[in-house]
Amino acid sequence: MQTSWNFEGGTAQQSMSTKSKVYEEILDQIKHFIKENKLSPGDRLPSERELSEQLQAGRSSVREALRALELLGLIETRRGEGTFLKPYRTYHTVELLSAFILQETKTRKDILSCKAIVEKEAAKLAYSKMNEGVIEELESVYSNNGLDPKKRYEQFFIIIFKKADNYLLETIWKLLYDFSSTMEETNYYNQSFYIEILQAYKKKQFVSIEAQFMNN
Amino acid sequence: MQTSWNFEGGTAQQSMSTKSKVYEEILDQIKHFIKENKLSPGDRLPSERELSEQLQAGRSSVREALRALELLGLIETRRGEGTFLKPYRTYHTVELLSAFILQETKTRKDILSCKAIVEKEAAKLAYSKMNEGVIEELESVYSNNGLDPKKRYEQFFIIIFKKADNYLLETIWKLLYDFSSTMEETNYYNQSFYIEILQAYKKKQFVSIEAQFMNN
DNA sequence: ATAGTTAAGTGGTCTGACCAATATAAAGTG
DNA sequence: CACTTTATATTGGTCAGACCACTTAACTAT
Repeated sequence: MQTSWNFEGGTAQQSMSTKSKVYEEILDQIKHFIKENKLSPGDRLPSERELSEQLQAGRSSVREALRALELLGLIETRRGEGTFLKPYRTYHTVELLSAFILQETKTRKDILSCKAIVEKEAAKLAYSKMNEGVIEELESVYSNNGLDPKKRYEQFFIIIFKKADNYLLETIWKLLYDFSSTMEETNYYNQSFYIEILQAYKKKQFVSIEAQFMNN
Repeated sequence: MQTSWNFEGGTAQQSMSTKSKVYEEILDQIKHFIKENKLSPGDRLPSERELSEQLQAGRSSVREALRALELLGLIETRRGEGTFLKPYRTYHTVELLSAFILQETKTRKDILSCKAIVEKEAAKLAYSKMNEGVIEELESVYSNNGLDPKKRYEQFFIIIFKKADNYLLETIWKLLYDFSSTMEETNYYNQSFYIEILQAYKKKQFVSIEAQFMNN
């Protein structure tokens, strides 16, 4: 077991910094600690009690700081085991914030419009990386009559987003998709849409992709 | 003083929900409370002690939930006064995140690419609603040499997003903009970009808008 | 009426306690 | 010896109570 954690001296109570709250100060210290000890995802942090002792702060304050890190998706706490660094997931925050944004944006129009935009651009991003294999994949989804319209739509775009190779864009789409699913009277693309998109990919007609998406 | 807060009955301790931690449950309850009582920015929430009593949870657990809300920029706590709802702002979170996230080129690419997409589509959405007054507004921003590149860029697009009339898209943009601001070596559009966009608006050349945005 | 004082309320923090889940070491078992 | 079982220590999760610092409002003295 590791015993000496090599914290930079000084209490968290109140240093000269501008931080008015202890937990904010602790946040910095923990950040510094991670850097100093070169911790990587999966590594364990000192226990709450140890942190509170090393930083000369109450355990509750340490917990508030950890809670913040957890909310940001930077650490993971497992009862009985400890606190661990999580692999960087930049978009966890985006997800969180988006959840709030979407909750307040009741405008159905906005959501559908955004979703169409994202899908269109993904289709365009995927264009340059399109190859025979992927086109066949898309075609098999399209011609699979066992799928209901929603499933077909979903699987079709999942393939496209994978090729588009922009994880953030994909995350945004998923959020919009999930939210739009909860709305009544959701319309999916019709047959001709898929045909035209596939045509554009096959015959390498970049410009015609744009036309397939309705704006607003 | 308000005495009855009208919480949905039940302890926060553990409901049937999947939430394993009390503070997560409290988070939901508080959100529900805000909605139920129609609180708007500036309004005060019940005190920590009152919340802890009403929700039958420890004050520390309530605090962990409040800390989460604070981190998301949804509330503001003022010692001696109370806890207040804040108008939605992303900056706080972004600041915190940027302190932790090591700039990953892959991530940066995604963000910049998404931002360009959103800006482009906003410019296109704004197209149909463009008129003399707005164009003049844009032109005055462009020709204002007192502005540094960043401010010019920001103000230019704020006008465009206003005209684009999609609040969700605008919010996403602000988020991406904040993120990108924390990254070093941020590039802004150059002179010719603004000129071309203005030209497209003035001469009603819709198609040429697209060309002004780089699709890396 | 005004200024100064006091009391109550609120967030911020610490401490100590207990619970629940896990990991580790010790003892038992084949 | 290897394997299971049992006890113990460690860790996160939660609660309760106690201060402190700060703000506000009511009260008092001038």
